[in-house]
Amino acid sequence: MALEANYNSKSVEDKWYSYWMKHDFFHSEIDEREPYTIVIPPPNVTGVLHMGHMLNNTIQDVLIRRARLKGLNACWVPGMDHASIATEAKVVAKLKEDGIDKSDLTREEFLKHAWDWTDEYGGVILEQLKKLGASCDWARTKFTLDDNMSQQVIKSFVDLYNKGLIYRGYRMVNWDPEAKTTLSDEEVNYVEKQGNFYYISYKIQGSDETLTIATTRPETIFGDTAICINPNDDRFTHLKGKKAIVPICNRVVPIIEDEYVDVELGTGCLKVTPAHDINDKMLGDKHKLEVIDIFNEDASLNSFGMHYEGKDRFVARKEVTKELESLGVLIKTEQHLNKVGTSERTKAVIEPRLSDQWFLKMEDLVKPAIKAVLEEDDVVLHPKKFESTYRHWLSNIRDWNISRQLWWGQQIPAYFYGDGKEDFVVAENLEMAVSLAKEKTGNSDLTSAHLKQDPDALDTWFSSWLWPMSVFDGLNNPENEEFKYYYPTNDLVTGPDILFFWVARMIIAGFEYTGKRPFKNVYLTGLVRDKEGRKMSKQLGNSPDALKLIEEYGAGGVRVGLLLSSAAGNDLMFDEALCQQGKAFGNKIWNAYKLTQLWEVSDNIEQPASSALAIKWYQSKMGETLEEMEDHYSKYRISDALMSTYKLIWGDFCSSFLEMVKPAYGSPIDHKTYQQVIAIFEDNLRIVHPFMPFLTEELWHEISERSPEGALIINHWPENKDIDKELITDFDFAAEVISGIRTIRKEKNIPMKDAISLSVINSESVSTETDVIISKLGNISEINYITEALDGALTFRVKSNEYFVPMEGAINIEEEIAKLSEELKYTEGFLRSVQGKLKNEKFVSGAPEQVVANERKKEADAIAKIETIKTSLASLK
RNA sequence: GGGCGCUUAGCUCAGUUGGUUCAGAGCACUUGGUUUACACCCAAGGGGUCGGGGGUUCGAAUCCCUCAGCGCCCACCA
Repeated sequence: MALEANYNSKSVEDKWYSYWMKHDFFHSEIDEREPYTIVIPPPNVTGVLHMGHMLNNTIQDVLIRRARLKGLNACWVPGMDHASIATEAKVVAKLKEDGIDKSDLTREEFLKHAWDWTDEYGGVILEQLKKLGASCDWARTKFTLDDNMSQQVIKSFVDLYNKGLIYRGYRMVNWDPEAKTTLSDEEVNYVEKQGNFYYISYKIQGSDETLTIATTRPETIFGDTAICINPNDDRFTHLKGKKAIVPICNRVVPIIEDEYVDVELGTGCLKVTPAHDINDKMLGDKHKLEVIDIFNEDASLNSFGMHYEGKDRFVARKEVTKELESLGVLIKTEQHLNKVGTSERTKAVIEPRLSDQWFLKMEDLVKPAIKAVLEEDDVVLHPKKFESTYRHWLSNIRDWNISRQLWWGQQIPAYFYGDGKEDFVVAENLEMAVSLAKEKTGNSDLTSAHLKQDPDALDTWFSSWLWPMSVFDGLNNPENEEFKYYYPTNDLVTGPDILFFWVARMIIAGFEYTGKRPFKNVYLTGLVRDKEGRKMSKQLGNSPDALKLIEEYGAGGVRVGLLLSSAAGNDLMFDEALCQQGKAFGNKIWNAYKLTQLWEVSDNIEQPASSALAIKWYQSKMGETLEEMEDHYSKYRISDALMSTYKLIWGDFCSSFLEMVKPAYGSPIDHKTYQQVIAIFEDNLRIVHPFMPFLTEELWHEISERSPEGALIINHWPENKDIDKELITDFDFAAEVISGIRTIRKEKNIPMKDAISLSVINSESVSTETDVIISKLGNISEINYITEALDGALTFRVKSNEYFVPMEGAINIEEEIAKLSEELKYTEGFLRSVQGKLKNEKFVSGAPEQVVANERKKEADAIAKIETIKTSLASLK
């Protein structure tokens, strides 16, 4: 059947994806082969495919497909993350639309809604990944909130608690008043905001004196429990031991001294609000100050806010300012740029808040993770530069707040039997909790009815940090065969933005639970930006619709487009033109195949010498490229591996090789050459397959009818080739000669179809083997070897070889002389610089022999070339 | 404030230990092409004092110092 004029991705992609699925080619089972495992960075269940996912998953698919071709037992485990904050926020919003308030629901009711939402809207992203061609082992799909997965999370919590690593603490945490939950430090972004410095004067008790403090948050004066001055600050020495009166609420607070206060900043006088500022909390602890929390959960003021009770903090700020002004205690306001912590998810301004939370001690846990990456290269980050960031974070790590005031997630397995701080037990389930509680209290009458489970859920990352283990049930059952076979995994591909959230923590968990790394290599991709370098975001609307791109350019086009300029760790400036380039590449391959199918194949002709030689050359060339690719892949330079392939196929195969073996118009091709070309084409498909899986599978089956066992996806990587370096050098030389001929043809308007003759003074003693190629690609009727310059001919030089194209009459003597003079001048200049170097005693004695020998060769070449040019000039004149 | 990194052709980037193949690639650009696979094409070509300055060296894109610009991470000031 005749092939379509151009490659049409639409009619091909779905077909082959179903075919691969139908034959279970993505599925991996334990066998005698070496495993190659990747666990997907589980996208949020709320997620929709965006450019970052496409890049990330394309890279994973390239790695997994290549591993499959290399004969490894490739297993790519897909899944999703329950993303507690993001999902809960979505569900709350959805309920609100339906007129339901979360606070009116019980936990069970809410969770029912959340699961309904998940079933209905969640997981689209996995379907979208299929469009991209992702060859995940779908039978292994996991969700971090699956029973089995949750069980493992709970188990690890109990385990870490029993090891004394998890504790409960009353700490200052980052409070998101919108989501009404705690955030980890990593989930807080500091954003520059224009604010004010308010200068407020406080009366000194028992005197007419006042002192002025500067604050950015006047509404927090209700929580003031001290004024702090620097003991070394002479301006305030007289206030030592006195008390100040807080305006509006007229609270009398002590004036304390601490060197923490910066004399330069503000007025050198600080109001201390231990409940609402981390540093103030530190001062409060040190000086045993009272702690007054003035906010409700939603950051509106509580009763301590007096007549501002119930008002939002920002509203209160304005109104308090007004009142202070009317009281005459607001001295002035100044503009002040400061960085405000905001929630990564809800964008709400974070409120530092004291509360009971669960923490994981990190200090000892991180030790093996530091060693593995920084000392032993047991886990390798690509690119290496991220190791310093990694070191910095791990060596300054703080305890991890793992509790969240949410319902969507694993509920903390702590069961309270009383109101005391220590009146709880930690157990895997209620039943075990009861027996533990009985033991702890000595009260044998205690029943489950007396126990109340902590309402909070665990941080999402507290489940995903187990991911490489939990997907293989490694915590429930560490001795299971699959876990032993697939773990540790090989490569992890993810963005540097979650290096701490996730990557580092997986390494920590891996060592804690298995004593082994969770993966060998971490490939950190860059951010996908638009071509102006801006981050892609919904607000800017600069993020292209991933599925539309696939529709327009084909999955292969998009994959190639994304990979073309994405060095590991570097941001990628995405431009649709790259997809166009990717699509064009696919089309090029398609048409190359089409060409071979237009040939008439004959058994009755011998293989021409040119074809035999061309085949030998291309094999060498491919062998060279295979080595190059191997090197690139080993360094995770996927973009470079693709570029090597691209140049080999487009340049060497299409532009050179096919032209060399192409039969003359109207003539058939010999059977042997045809067979060899097809075999070579198959090798090409093998190396392109990881990048363009659909197109290559399509052509693979176009070449011949194949059984499912013969499908390309499970075929094999090309074998190593014998590389004839000399032949490659000879062809490079020949290419320059051909280029010279083409230039002359172009300059003199000699059509390609008119054969011309060529004479050469072979000073370089170049092999004549490639003459057949030169003749064919230059349409040369004959090549004559001569020793004397030819009169009345156009000339060009390659190294010190001189070539003549006889062209009586068509030669413009003046032009030729000018051209030659120019070349002479340049070569003489070049010779002077080389000789300058060689005359330098220090160079000759100091530089390595090889370098000096090379300069001498350059000198000799230049002298020879100057000779030939001079001879030519003389003959022209 | 602390740390890391970047600056090479119009754009996106390679350039491993200083010296053959070092000034490169892809794209874009210019010019010329309906040769019967592909105009999503072919051929030829132009283009950079390697951010500025200084230093080490026989020799520097590469090593050192300095200045300028940009990016990221961490901490954070009331």
